[in-house]
Amino acid sequence: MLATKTVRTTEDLKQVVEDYLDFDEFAFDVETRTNRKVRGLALAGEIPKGTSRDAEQMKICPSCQRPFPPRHNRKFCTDECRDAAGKDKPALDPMTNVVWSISLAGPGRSDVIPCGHPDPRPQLRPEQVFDALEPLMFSDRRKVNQNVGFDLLSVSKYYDGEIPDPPYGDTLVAAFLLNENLGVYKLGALSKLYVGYIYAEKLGEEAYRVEFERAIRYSLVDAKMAWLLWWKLTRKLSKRGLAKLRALLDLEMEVLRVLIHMRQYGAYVDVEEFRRLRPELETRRTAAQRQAIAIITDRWDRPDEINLNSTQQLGHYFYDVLRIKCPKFTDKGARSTDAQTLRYLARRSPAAGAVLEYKDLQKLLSTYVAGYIPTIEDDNRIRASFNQAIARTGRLSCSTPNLQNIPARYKDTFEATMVRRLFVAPSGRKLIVADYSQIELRVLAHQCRDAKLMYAYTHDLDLHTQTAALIWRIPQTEVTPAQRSIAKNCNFNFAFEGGPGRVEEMSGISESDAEAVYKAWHRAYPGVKRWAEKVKDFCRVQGFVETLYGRKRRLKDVTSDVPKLRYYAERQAVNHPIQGTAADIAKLAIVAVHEALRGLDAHLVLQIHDEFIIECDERVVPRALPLVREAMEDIRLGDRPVLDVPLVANISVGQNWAECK
DNA sequence: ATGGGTAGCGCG
DNA sequence: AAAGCGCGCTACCCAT
Repeated sequence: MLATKTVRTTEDLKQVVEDYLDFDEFAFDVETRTNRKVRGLALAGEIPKGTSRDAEQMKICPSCQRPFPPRHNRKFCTDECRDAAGKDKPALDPMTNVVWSISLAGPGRSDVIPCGHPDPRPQLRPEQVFDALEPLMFSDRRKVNQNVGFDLLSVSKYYDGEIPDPPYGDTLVAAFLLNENLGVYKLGALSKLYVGYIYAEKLGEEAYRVEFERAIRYSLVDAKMAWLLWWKLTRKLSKRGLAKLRALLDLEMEVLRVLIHMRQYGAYVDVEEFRRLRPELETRRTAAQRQAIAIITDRWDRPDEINLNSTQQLGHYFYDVLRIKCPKFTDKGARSTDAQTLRYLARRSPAAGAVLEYKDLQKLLSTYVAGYIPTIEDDNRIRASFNQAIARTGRLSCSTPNLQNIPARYKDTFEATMVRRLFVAPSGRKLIVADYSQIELRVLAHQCRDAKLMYAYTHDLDLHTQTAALIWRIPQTEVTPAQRSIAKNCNFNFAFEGGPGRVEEMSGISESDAEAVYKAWHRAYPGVKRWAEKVKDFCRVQGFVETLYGRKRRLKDVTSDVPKLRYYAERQAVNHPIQGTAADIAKLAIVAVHEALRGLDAHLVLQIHDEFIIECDERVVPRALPLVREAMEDIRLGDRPVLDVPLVANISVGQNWAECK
């Protein structure tokens, strides 16, 4: 049984700190309550005050402060405003929350320090507590918890923004490395699985509102569980044969440091421009909407006008009303109304083209412009959450908001990079954008050791041109841009178990041509298919595949009797060593870049898989550039470069994200 | 009202 | 036999 104690005096607290300094590692958990103000959503430069006699008939939208006619009993002027208001509910944000209890756990003991629970009995103040804990927090002892980044950021507010010193230990990340297929990685689930402890209750934020004894018991249990879990998980990872996974955990904990820094720093945006863009896009969206509805209404057979966001209603219109034969079905058997289908339908009905235009604008507006505005903090920065334990290949994921899927490509209907243009460097500063050149194909070349694939990279050739030359058996100098483009699609599809169908669709070539280039591609690079089959065989025997750094992916379905499941698992098996190794390299790189920039006014703000975005003082740029390149290109495994082909980084500098390319 | 499932689509 | 994989978000739709 662990000795537990409730700390109420500075003397006791001093003793606790002294005791825990004896440990190499300890768990700590904070309980917090929210303290975030609702962000202002008002549009820049617009005065909500009514100026005419109509004013009193107008309602003011509580979200954007624009006046609007009070029709349909609506509270907000637009759907975007309604959603923005919903999104703006204060949540548990580690940058602004308030700590009301902190608990510690180490070998054989655990302690809880209440410091702001609304109970009348005497408690220490948070400032006293964190003052006393400083030697412990800023020591070389490992700080452990489930999702420890949250606690580190919560605590940093009490140390002028300084994050407690590494090393860190995250039970979530450790559990994910050990088994990436659990699905649920909450502390309760992990405790049950690895410690055999079943939580009596899960309070979460509610803990603040329950009675004192119950609240601090809850606070204590979390730290205790995190400690026991960390002990159990690291013991498992210390077993023979798991040295690589253990090393990956160390890497992940280094990555965590960088992610916390990125979160704390935030990505700066031009908020004025965001606010200006929104009504502009709304106008264009509404115009496109009206145009599409005008066409459709002629023959529309339902009382309400069509909702263009409803796949069901669109399907009804094109396939029942217009009686067009449906060319494509969804996985669940519904008649498809996706962009590809609409492009086909556009040949038979002008409505389809109008719907396409509407959908483009609606997507841009709802997800990236109106969707982002309520996430912009008062200092014009967006602080997204980068997660280490989501993607089973080891990639980072990004949420609230997701900054890893911002439009980058030009489309026919409008200029798609407009959102990237809003990610700017403040005045006197620059953005450095550094991305790996074809990292996944380079990893593939290394892994499959196909002679011609490796040749292209070791001799610094243009791979797509070489591929075109090999497919059509012509000299590289005679390759046309059209051929190169098809070859490029081939490289990005066939390399990962893609079939001819995708290249047919992407390149707009005939089925027989696609079949021909498919065969020619695999004739040109025979090592790829050979390697893929080898990987599948390995997975069938071992039940898993792994990256060069040992990140495992268990795929039980490779031996399934259901063909659909089996083929899917096989493609995952082939994909994992490529995407996963690239992800491992990117994680080594993000740590290396962060280290290289230490001491400079240059800070990582975003990672988009193979791309790093750094905000820095413009005077620092010349010093930072070579450091970033060196950090990214010199990635090693043991005492050798990780790949037998070079890693190449493209680096550019600009005032906004879009202009860096 | 809230939650899960589905469709669709943005990125690397 | 059929053929990328990895994510997160918005919106709809139907259930409770």
